[in-house]
Amino acid sequence: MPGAPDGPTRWLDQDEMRAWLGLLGIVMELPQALDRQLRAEAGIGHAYYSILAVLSSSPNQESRLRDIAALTGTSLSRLSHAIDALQGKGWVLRQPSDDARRSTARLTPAGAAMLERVAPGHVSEVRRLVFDRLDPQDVRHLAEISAKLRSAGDRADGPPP
Amino acid sequence: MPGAPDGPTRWLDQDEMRAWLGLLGIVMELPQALDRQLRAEAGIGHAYYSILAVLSSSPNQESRLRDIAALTGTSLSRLSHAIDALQGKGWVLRQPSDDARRSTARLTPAGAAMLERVAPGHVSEVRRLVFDRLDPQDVRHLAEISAKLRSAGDRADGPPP
DNA sequence: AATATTAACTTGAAGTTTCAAGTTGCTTAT
DNA sequence: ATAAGCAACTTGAAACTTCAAGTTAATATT
Repeated sequence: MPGAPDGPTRWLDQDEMRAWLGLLGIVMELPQALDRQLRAEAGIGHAYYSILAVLSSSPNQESRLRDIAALTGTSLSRLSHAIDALQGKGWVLRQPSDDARRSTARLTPAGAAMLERVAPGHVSEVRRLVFDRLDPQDVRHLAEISAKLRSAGDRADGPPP
Repeated sequence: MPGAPDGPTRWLDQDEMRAWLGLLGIVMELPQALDRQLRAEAGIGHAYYSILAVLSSSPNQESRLRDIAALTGTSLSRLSHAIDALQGKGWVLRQPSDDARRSTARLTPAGAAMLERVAPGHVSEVRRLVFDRLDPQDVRHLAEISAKLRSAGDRADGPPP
């Protein structure tokens, strides 16, 4: 009995429904907006951009795939495909990992250069879409709420109990 | 000069960064969690589910594609492909629109039946992921914030200036 | 009354993500 | 020391989304 709640279904009340539709709106439209801007500037979407951003602030501009996956919230499979694509563009390189089994990804100079080029535009887009519309209180509330929702879904690849 | 901000880049401060990373986390993980549950119960993701949900609460269980697109926040192209798929599953039917050019989509009895079957599980998942973790104040804040962010990105298909 | 424009889609190809099924090289227990 | 088990990926196919380029029918222009 997978999805059946115990008692009779408790539907969303009016306040909850307003919040839910609002949240859904954000969750559908924000990524699209970010993707549009980045794709116009850099030719990649936000998911790929995040990968580069993570690498860029990693110790040696490099990191193990598992770690990137954890930080960006994607599955290893998705990451692996993404690294293929980014490598094709010359922005990332796979490296036969120093430590153990399998590889590490490293940001190339070209990748770092392109990040430097588009980061300012990206930040200003984030301001335009989000922070220009919120006052400091909203920002605090948003941080609190998102902390409470964190780890909402359990991993896509993660271990089954 | 597409993405270049006017002055020197104004990066995110610490509070903004916390809120931004939190928001990104939500925006990446919530859809995945919703998709997983719905795909297990119904064999479709949340985007497709929303289409059926919109139809189900429309006047004649039917609606013009443009209206569905507006309500679900997707492009017409995406919708058109989605309707193909949903029609293939027997949950939706295209109808040569009564009024003007092109079609309307209508929920089939099978579609309505499956919605009734999975809706309770879906709502309880939404509670588990979101509302069980928030108090009434958070819910109000969330509604306020999402209202402020609304219409953040301008349409994907929309008219260029 | 032609013609141009626009709105509402449809279509196909290319790119991205998911899912299931491999590999491969550490660990750990036997 | 050897076999099981596991962790960290890789791979390929199918599903989904985006993008650019059509259609087609209403509407507005001349």
